[in-house]
Amino acid sequence: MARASPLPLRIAQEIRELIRSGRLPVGAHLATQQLADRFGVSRSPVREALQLLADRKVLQLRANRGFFVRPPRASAAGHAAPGPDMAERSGVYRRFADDWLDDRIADEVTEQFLRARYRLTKAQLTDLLMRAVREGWVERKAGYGWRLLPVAKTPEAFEQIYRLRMLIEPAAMLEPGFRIDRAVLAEQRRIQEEMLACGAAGMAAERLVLDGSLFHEAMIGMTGNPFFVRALQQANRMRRLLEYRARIDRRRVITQCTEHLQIISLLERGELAEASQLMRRHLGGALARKAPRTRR
Amino acid sequence: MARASPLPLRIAQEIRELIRSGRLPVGAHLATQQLADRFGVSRSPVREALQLLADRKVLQLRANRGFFVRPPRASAAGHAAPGPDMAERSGVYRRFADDWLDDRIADEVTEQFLRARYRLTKAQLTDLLMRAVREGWVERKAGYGWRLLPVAKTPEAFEQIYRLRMLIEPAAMLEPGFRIDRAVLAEQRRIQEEMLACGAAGMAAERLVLDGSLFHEAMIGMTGNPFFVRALQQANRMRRLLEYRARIDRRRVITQCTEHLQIISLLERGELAEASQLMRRHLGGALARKAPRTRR
DNA sequence: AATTGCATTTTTAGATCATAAAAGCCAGAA
DNA sequence: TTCTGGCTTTTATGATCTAAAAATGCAATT
Repeated sequence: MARASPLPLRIAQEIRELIRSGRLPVGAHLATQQLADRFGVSRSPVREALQLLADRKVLQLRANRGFFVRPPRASAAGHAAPGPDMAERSGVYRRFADDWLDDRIADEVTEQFLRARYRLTKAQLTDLLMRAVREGWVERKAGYGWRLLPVAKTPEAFEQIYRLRMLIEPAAMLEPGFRIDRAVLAEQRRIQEEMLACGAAGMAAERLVLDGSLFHEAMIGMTGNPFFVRALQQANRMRRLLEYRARIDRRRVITQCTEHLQIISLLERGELAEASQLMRRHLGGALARKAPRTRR
Repeated sequence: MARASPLPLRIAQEIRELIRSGRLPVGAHLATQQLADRFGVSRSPVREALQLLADRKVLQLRANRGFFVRPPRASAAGHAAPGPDMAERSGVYRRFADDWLDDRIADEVTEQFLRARYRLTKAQLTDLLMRAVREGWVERKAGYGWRLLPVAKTPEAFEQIYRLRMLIEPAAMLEPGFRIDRAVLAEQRRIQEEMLACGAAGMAAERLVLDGSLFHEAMIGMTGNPFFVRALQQANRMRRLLEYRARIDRRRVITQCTEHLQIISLLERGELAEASQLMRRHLGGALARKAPRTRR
């Protein structure tokens, strides 16, 4: 298999996910332009991604007609492509954040230091810093160098994030602009039920945490107030960095999914006040279980 | 006067502000290392800044003894250095944001386009994009190019920001971690009184809006919860972009300062619940006056 | 009429080198 | 001792070129 560039690889991974989740059934025709629009890119990288999947026998290529979904092979599971979780796990960003949280790097660093440590080109470094700046734990110094902020290094960080969430999330549901979106609710129900069905067993820890975040962001998204959403996303991204490092309590995941489903049900019935209350209790419960075992 | 690099210029500006506000009295000795520490840079740019101010006769240079604050000259006011407000006003970032808010640029742009339009080098462009990404209205596309998000382009943006503020700010004062910091209160009182004293007349609109933002951020800062602060800062930065474009109602500023001072008084007396309520009313009042004249 | 498959154009990444700027060091003055 | 003032080292920027990757246009195919 030829060394592929990152964008086609990412797209290939996403297409696989679409197939796995059944949103692209066996035999479906994958139109290049359609997929390109969906991912917000041009046809070139999509074509490469499709070619890649054809090489791996996930798709079938018919000359002049395009690519079609093949029936899944048992062996395909064994292939175990890196996947997005894996990518995130081993990514430079994760290592950088971990190094900082574990005090392996100083609180002021030069670009050269980072480039050398993580073997990065200038553009890659810019990407890394841009992301960390967006997430709020890195800022540029006045002269040379970057400052790493200790926001998430304190033992209280977890609690502080939850206090913000407990304020915003229940309130969001009571905002006048809150509009129930049944499509979103159905999608989230599907995800939560799937997670519950496999008992959180076969799933990567990253996936569990991420899906949880996405559930909450989807709920807040229905306020139609992008500033609420941003505030939450920001806190959540930071929380994920912390959460990945903690051991996931898989029994807790069951409770969590159940509560998520209850919230969905309440919203579907339009009982906003009840949903808001349950959301507050849900977050309070999570906080109570996590606060005791403070990390670091 | 020699063409100076930006960092020394910025530092010179800040030192001027320190002198103007009386925090550096006439005759004071400016130790390079001390100032360097204060601004988080090395002595090199500080030295240049001091040299610059000595050239402009703001400071006196005594050989081998360093720089000293001179008595202010009436003529100095006429000099009218650009100042930070002016810098912000005419800055590329402002132009970029304005162009986007006024629909002068498309919602997807390439780096080349931006470099050509604003005459930027690669590093300057990176800075510009980094800032806009941090503020939350620009994001990278999957392939080439950047996407500009319409968060602040809708007529509701103002109201949405205020709804978030009305949720967070009063709640922050009731958080268990909220600790009154008398030094901060005194500083804010000084600023607000100064603003009130000159009747908001001689001050740049930018300054008025910025000081208002800083007051609110200082209040929230006392929660000790950096995630509250970040959520607010983010919303405020976006708000400033919108606010600068609107005509400032200078009578409104008087009311605002008065209310700010009342909040400070309540906090100084430890009446948190009252302060929190007043804060909510204060924000509600501001929203009520602004919402009617929706822009765009 | 839509879509593929390929060719062409545009855009960005990476590498290198010269230069500017900031950081850091140290002797000597106060 | 502390601090300045000059000096050296380190770090980042800007310009340029080449290669890689993505976007786009178009004839051929279904």
